[in-house]
Amino acid sequence: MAVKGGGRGRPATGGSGRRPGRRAGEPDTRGAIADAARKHFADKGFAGATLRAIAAEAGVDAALIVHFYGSKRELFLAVLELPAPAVSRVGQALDGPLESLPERFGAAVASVLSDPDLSRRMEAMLRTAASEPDAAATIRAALEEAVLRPMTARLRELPGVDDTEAALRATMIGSGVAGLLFGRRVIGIEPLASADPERIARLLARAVRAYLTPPPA
Amino acid sequence: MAVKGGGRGRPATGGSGRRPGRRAGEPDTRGAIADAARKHFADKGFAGATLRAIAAEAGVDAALIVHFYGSKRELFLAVLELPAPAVSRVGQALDGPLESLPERFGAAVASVLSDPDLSRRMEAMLRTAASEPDAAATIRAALEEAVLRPMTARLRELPGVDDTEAALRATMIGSGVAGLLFGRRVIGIEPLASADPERIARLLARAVRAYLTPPPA
DNA sequence: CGTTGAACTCAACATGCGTTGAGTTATGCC
DNA sequence: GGCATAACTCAACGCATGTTGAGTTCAACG
Repeated sequence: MAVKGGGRGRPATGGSGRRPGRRAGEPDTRGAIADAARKHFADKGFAGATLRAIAAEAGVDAALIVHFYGSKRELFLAVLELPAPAVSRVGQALDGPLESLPERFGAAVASVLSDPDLSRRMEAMLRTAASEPDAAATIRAALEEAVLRPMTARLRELPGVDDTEAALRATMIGSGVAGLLFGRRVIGIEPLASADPERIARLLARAVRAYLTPPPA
Repeated sequence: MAVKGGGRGRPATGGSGRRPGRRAGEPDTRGAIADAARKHFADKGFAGATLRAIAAEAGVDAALIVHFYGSKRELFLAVLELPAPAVSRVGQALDGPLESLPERFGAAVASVLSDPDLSRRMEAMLRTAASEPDAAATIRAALEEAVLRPMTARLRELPGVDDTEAALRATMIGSGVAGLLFGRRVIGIEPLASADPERIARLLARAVRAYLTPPPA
């Protein structure tokens, strides 16, 4: 029989820990908590997710999460971020000759869609943003800095396109990508949901090209 | 002092009721509950909304909601629907000559964006869909029937565009509109959030036109 | 006027929540 | 070995939630 009171049931696996109290050999607990938290917040929203469920999935007690993060809200904020690789990949596609920008942009988006982890986390942010203004603000800031601002700059190169027109076009393109993710992963609309990313990329490039044309006189 | 027990504090305003127990003159209570419910579910998700808060906003007791709808979940399902005028307006824009379809489509979307009530309810559905699969399914079904199917049919008229290509393009356009709403109302990204709907319509028409071109050989 | 039935409120319930505080186990350092 | 420290669990708290049942008011109908 287990004695009354604390401790963990699992025997320590030995090996060399790095900090006092830190168990060794096991995948790090904080990371497991963060992963579980992202998943639950995305699936059910901030209010719908429970510390107990997150803790269970991470294989710990709910009190440990509070011990680490302070509160449910602080856990939420700590876990809240757009996956940097996705954002930078798309942002970098803006560099290079303007005439092939649509294809590079489409390819970058396709590469995110093809990456299960990246697209899962982008989906999580979209879902979370829908019910949590903090998440919406995070997306807004990251997108503005890494994608929309440079894209606006590139669109300014077009004749007859002023600042506001360029910025509006950039947000149209950006929201189109958001809609793509939303339709594919949240609504799950066919054939978009199971279409080959390369094929989506080709179509997306067409739409982007439409925004690269100077306005009619 | 109020006597112990039920009844309503507000004196009946007279007038002619239609059913027993039905108060007269006042805006109908069920509608007020439904409105409040839609708002709260959209703002905070299913789990985040509370019957008490909805009831307070509708000016009734939480128990009355259960009396009317049976349970929180049934209230949610009862209140869940895409605003028909928005969907049909966009769907009808598909009729007419193919060459001016992009402009009609853009104008229809703009008219929804310009209508505060319609766009508020579309936004509510998007937000709700993000955390509730039932809402996502509702959107999917309504969109498929009223917009995507007819749009696929129109795209089939293009030379070299088969069924699957037409359906994929249709969902790309549809998800673009969803992204537009999401970016404008949920993320609140500027200048998209405060741009003139007419101007958005003109840009959207360009993108739609890009999907009306036959694929390159 | 008396009965009926629906609209509606109130108080209470059980449940599950986030959070707390005390206690246990393991590690690194002296 | 002993001390400090961090990871971690357990039991319990107060609180808000969805739901229930009993009770009240009021319009309509005979």
